[in-house]
Amino acid sequence: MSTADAPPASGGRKRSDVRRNEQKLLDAAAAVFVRSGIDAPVREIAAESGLGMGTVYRHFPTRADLVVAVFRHQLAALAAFVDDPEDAETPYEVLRRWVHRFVDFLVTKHGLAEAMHSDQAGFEALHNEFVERLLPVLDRLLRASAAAGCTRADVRAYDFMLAVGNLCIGVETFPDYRARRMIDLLLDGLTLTDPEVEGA
Amino acid sequence: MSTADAPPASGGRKRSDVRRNEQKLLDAAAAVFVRSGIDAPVREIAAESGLGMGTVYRHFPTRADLVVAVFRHQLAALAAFVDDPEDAETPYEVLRRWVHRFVDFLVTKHGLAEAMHSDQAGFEALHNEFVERLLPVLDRLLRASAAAGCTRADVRAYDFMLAVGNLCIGVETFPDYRARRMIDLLLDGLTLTDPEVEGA
Amino acid sequence: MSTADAPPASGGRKRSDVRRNEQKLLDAAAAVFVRSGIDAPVREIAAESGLGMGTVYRHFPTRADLVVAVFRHQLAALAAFVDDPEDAETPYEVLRRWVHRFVDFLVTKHGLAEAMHSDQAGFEALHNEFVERLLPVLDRLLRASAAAGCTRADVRAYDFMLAVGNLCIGVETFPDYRARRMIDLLLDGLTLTDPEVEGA
Amino acid sequence: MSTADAPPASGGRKRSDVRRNEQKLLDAAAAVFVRSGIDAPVREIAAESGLGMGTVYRHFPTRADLVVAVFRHQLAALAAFVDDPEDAETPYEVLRRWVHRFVDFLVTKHGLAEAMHSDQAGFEALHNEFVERLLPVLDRLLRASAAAGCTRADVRAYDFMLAVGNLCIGVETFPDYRARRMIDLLLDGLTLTDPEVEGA
DNA sequence: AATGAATGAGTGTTCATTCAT
DNA sequence: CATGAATGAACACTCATTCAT
Repeated sequence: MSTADAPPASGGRKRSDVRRNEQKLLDAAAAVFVRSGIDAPVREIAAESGLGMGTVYRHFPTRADLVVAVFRHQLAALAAFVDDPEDAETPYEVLRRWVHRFVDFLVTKHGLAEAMHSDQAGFEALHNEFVERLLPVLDRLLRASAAAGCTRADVRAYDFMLAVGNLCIGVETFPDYRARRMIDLLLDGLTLTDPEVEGA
Repeated sequence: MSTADAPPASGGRKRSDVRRNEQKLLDAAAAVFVRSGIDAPVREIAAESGLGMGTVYRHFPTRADLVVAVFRHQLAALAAFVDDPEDAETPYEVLRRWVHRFVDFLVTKHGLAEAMHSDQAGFEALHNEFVERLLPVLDRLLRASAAAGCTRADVRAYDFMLAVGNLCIGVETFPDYRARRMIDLLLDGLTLTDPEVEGA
Repeated sequence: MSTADAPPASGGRKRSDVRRNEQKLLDAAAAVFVRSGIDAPVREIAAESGLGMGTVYRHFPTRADLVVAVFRHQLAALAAFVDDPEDAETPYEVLRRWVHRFVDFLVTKHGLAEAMHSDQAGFEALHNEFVERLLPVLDRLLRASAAAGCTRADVRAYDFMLAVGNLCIGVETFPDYRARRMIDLLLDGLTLTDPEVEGA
Repeated sequence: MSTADAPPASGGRKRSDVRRNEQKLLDAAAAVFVRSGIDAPVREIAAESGLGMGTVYRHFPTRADLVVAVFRHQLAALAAFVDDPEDAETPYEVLRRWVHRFVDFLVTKHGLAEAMHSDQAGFEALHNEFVERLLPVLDRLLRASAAAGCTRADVRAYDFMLAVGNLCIGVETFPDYRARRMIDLLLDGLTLTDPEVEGA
């Protein structure tokens, strides 16, 4: 058809434009999320991106879609991090390092931890993203540590992931709250290999 | 008439109505907070209470005032609970029991934990209420346990309180999340008397 | 308070109490009108008076009633002022003095001039009060001045009264506006005995 | 600006709609201001215009913005009017004509005079508009008349402008009030070249 | 495909007025 | 009579979402 002779193919061209716009939106959203939180008005994101509001909706029909997209590659990086473990560490130490890395991530992204636990309808997507990306990694780390006898085996990665995320909530709101210490406490609790604590 | 010397006169009667209404509001707010969260429209609370909106504002000019009031009793009860300790327990067990009681409280009141960590301006009041009421108790429990050699002494009650609160977030949103287990993990971490953790 | 020391006759007693309350309300309203303007919330007046809102409504069902009452005696004083004219003045000078006295009154009472011209429904009462009290006096002064050949005779007291009132509007709002000068201009215009100006 | 070089694009068409809507809003606001005064609910203006409330806010974030916009054209016309003086008139006659034109304007626009003197916060804008647009013209006219010996020179245009505006207040509210006569009186006062009035 | 103007439901807040005590 | 708590209409303002251009 006539679409064939158009030299640089409007299709290819457009696709690249579309991608560029998507990237603009992601960058803008990331900036706005940091500045105004995860609930910032759509308008603000559109303005930051230099694009129209309609474009935002075209690319990310739901706010959660945008949030997920914004953090997808950072989550991927986090998931990949462990793939490059350091020299001689116990599996527990690897786990600790990874968890603190996770905390770094959450604490840096203003409001992400809150968002991850938001009960706002439509944020399952974000939650799922965390589960899909991070859970396998954390599960592997926990199993390895348990297999090495460093930690107990009766802690589910899912609980642990949410717990770590939870403990990061309020870091900015309450400057006196030392989340990192509580994370360590949780990690310490993991090392009690004899869970007689559960009582019943 | 008797209005001069007899206080329980018409003034007193009116006061009782006012109190009843205040209670209605507290009950309604509690219900609405559970149903729609801490940020529920004032209108909804008024409707639930069967009273007018103006009445809500008269009694609780600020939303935070209402939130604080809603939970004040329960916080007081929680603070008092330890005053009636059981027979022969280690201080650590007393601590554990109290913490789980705290968790009971938070988990029951849908969204309270979230509210406690809200960064919404004006919710310092709620946070302060927790700090004022609960912190002294928790601090005492922690010290007693540490003094008895059951637990480490380098954990601040403030951090611990917020941590426990945080760990309760999402219990309803994510049914698979077992907050109680994570609380236990945190409590376990407390028993590691030799903190090989990094100092800072 | 007063219920304790005055035993006799509930009838006489009550009337005096009622009057005292009315006076309290008038004083309070006067203070509040100065502080917050003629449109101040009824509540504020009740609070200032130390009485209940219902009492305000009982005594002055309409806000205008209250406004009128507040200024009634001042209006009376203003009307009476000319009754005590000074020594040897031309009728025009008497008129001038009285007008400036009127201006003093209006300027002092924050917002009174505005209220006098308010198109708010229910403020005819205030307007009427001005008309009833002041118009006869001003009319007499104008006629005397005209009769003495000082000023023209074709100016109606009603127009003149409203004009003077109007010219006082904005004195506080716009500090640069020198109402007094404009009043003088108006008075000067009065002295042009040959009204060829009207043209047609 | 940019409309000059690339007007016919898609943006141009939209812009025309936007302009039409803005005009609708201006017309509606003008009508509503007449009907319900300058403080009419935004909703009423929106309804009158047939547009949504959001649109009102988009175009005129502040009520004062709207008020100013509503009268900007007419103020401009009024300012320009004198630029086309008639044949052989004394400067004083020119001044008179202009002032009556001003009065025409104020009297026609129900409530404008009131608005001009509103002490409502945020209405400096309207006042400023009057000052910026009209004051230079009136000042010129006054100076010319004074220079020609027709009128005194010690009257500030600012005072005079506010005075004229003030005198127009209440024209509709009090049908018996003949503002025009008082304006003439003021203008007459201007011709008294020997101000025996007290200096201050 | 992109734009951003338009929409209007939703929410907070105030205050005149009523009425049970 | 006095009280002041209760009421709810009224209004300002925001922002998610749609859709004509």
